[in-house]
Amino acid sequence: MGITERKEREKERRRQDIILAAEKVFFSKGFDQSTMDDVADQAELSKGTLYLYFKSKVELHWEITKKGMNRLSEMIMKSISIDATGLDNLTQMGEVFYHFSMDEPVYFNSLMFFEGKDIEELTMKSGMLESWFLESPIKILYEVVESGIKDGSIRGDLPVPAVANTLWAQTLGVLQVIRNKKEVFELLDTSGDAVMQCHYELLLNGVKNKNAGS
Amino acid sequence: MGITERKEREKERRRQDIILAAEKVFFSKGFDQSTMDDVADQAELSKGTLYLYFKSKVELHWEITKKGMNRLSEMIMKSISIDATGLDNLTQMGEVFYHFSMDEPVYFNSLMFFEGKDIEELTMKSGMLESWFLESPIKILYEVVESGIKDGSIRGDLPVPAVANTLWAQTLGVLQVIRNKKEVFELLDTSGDAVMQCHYELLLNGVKNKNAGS
DNA sequence: TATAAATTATGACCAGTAGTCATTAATTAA
DNA sequence: TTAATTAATGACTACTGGTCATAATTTATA
Repeated sequence: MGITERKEREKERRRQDIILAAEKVFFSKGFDQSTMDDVADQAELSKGTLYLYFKSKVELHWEITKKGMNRLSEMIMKSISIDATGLDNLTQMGEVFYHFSMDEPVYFNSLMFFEGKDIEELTMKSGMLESWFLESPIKILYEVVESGIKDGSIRGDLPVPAVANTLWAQTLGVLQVIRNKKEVFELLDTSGDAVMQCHYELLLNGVKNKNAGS
Repeated sequence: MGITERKEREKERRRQDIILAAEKVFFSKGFDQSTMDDVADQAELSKGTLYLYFKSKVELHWEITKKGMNRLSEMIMKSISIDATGLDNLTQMGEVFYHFSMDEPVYFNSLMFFEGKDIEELTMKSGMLESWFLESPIKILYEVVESGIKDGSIRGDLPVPAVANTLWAQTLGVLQVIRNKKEVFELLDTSGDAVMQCHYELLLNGVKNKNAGS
């Protein structure tokens, strides 16, 4: 009796097709400018059908954000090394994140969209809360910070979760400002690159273990 | 011939009345949930009239954000001291900003709304770009950082504008995450307070001049 | 004061869009 | 072959930011 299974597969496949269509649309017009009718056209389905597979436009958006987070996580994993110190890996992560924000602006925008929303609000519209942490690259940060404390390159006097979340939040803030305020930086006698540079200088200087024997 | 002047005054007064009405509505329902009809009702005017005084809903929102920024700037100015070191004043500023985000959530949300938008996009909808820097508390940061470098409490090897914008951006990021991810922090074994604490610890450690004679 | 001109206010209306639901089509079971 | 179940449709609703022809009010002119 493989009919149920086949139907299950077809359903999942259709779901993925819709996500791909949505991605195409969002990438070409941006999330706010894209309508569900656009997505329906692209998917060659009626709008009503979309709502059989997704509760809301936001849930569809969330699916794309998860893909972006996974891609970012992969890029980060590739860039860090088990042999390097935690502090060095932190530097690598920052580098990768910066490039990600530049090279994959739509994924990055998706990510920022959700970081800028109250999780509680969103949870109502789709069951996201549990999956949030699982998808977020922040869990890699936990491990990198922890390993950095172990190998002595990162100061160990602060709790790992607080440090990881702080670094994540600070970096998001900087990338957000760089993205949105490019045009203003000229008036302010600086530039996105300079701010990014400065951010990493302060950050690394802030977390590194000063007593470390090199 | 004081008629023109009187009319001018009345026009400005009406403008202010509308802003106050909008503030009331936004404070009670949040910006996204508030409609221009709500504001019109509250102001006891027709919706069309609102558009004689403001180009768009966003422009009205911007007016309220300016009030919030001014209030924050005042609070900061009160908290810093010409006698204190730049580093100490930085600490004060952070303290005040944190309280502001907690005590005036609607003003804070307004501020975050605009920090999260591309300035260029917004500039089209209302002439905000020039006024942005004038209103933003970031200009106080410039001065505090500069004074800290002069008095030797803050490291002087980085350009002031980059440092000021970095600190601003990092802090915004942290406050934003704390606001939106409160509910998640429990799952992550930390708390908003701990993250805030950690942020300031790292930040101050990052910018302080290590060669300073106490 | 009466009338014309200019200013200010109105609210019905429009356009755009997320989401719904009664109806239809396709698939599976009997 | 027919009934029952499942999937898909698209016309429709509700909502809302913004507009504009019309009306009310105020000021200037004769």
